[in-house]
Amino acid sequence: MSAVRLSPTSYVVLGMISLRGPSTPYDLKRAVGHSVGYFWHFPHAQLYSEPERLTEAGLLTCETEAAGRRRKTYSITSAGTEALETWIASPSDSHFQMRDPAELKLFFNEVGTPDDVARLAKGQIARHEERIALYEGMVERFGPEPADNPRLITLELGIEVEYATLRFWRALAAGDLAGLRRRRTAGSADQA
Amino acid sequence: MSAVRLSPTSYVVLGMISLRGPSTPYDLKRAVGHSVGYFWHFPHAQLYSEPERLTEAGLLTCETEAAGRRRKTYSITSAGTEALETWIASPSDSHFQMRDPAELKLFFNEVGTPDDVARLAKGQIARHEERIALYEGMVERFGPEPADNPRLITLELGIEVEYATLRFWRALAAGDLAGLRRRRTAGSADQA
DNA sequence: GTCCGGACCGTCCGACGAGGACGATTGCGG
DNA sequence: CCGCAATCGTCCTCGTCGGACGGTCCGGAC
Repeated sequence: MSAVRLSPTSYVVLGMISLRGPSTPYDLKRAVGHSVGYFWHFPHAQLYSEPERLTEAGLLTCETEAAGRRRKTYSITSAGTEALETWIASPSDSHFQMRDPAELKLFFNEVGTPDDVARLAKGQIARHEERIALYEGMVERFGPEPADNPRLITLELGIEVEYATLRFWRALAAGDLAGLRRRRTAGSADQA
Repeated sequence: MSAVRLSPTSYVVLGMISLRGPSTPYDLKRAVGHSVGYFWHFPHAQLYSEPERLTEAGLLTCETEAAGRRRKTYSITSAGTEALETWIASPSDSHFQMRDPAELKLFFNEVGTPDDVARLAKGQIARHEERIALYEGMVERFGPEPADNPRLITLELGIEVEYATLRFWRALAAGDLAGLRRRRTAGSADQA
């Protein structure tokens, strides 16, 4: 019941249990795997250690099953729900972070050869096309209207970002970054 | 001279020293602060510990200044240059990661109120507009043609992504995600 | 039924990252 | 010559990472 620092990961656990009801770490692992895990990755071991921490903090309760597999089911407490709601309502401390090794390689491209950049771009184009196909597939499976399902809203952000990066790498491969800028300013003119 | 695992951070250090020449950790801190630091953040302490690791691995050499402030200047070795070039040329292990607490909050928005979402969106719009202004300013300062300066290419990616997220939050605030989809498919039609 | 292989599930550990606290150094203004 | 703020470096604690490893369960072969 001591004070602990709650990290974004903590809130993923709290949020998942809040949405799904009582869950075992393995349940969480699967649920995370095909949802929030796409844009906020972390190792599965944390889904075992983090609930423990949260239980100590009084935000979850733990029930151990007697049977063979020592399985623990966690439920959210009212304190946990409150903590989650407070966090959601709080102004964003938002430390937006986009970490892409490919972006780093591009940044240091002076050290390499033009060929390297071309290959990098090609790889990235393929990767992001794949991702887009995956996400679009998910949208279709769950109904095309994003308003239908609040959890799909986040997916729209993912798709939008994937398209942006794809456009960038394509422009880079085509040697036409100026065209990218042009399309950008033209496209956002009706918004600004 | 032992084998160490090289993380992306390691390559940031190697790359920076390779671009700038011999540097002290503090030099790196400043250089990183207004370049690669924008899209790949890490605490300054690592700019002191990481070069040490790399020196042990034989990728850097270290020269300690005798004077008052115990200042260390690191230079890259040929092994270091080689490691860097190999990494740049290697196919991307790319684990693209976009971590945005705001995105998490959005994902769990069912737990909160519609008001929360509206406030979140408003905050994010402001944040990303700020970022865009900052980046556009950098572009203007360094010359508008991205091809001018290879290090500005990466900046273009940052800008493109910022615009994408901005479009998303604006659409969300306007309750018009469908419009976002429409514009997207229309815009990429000429590419696919 | 028992044995075996593969899928399922949980824990551990060693290395690394995060980031704030704190201490030392410098040089500038008084 | 002193004090104070800016500059610079180190440390410490906790969290994260991710892979290795070890149990548990279930279905099929015999």
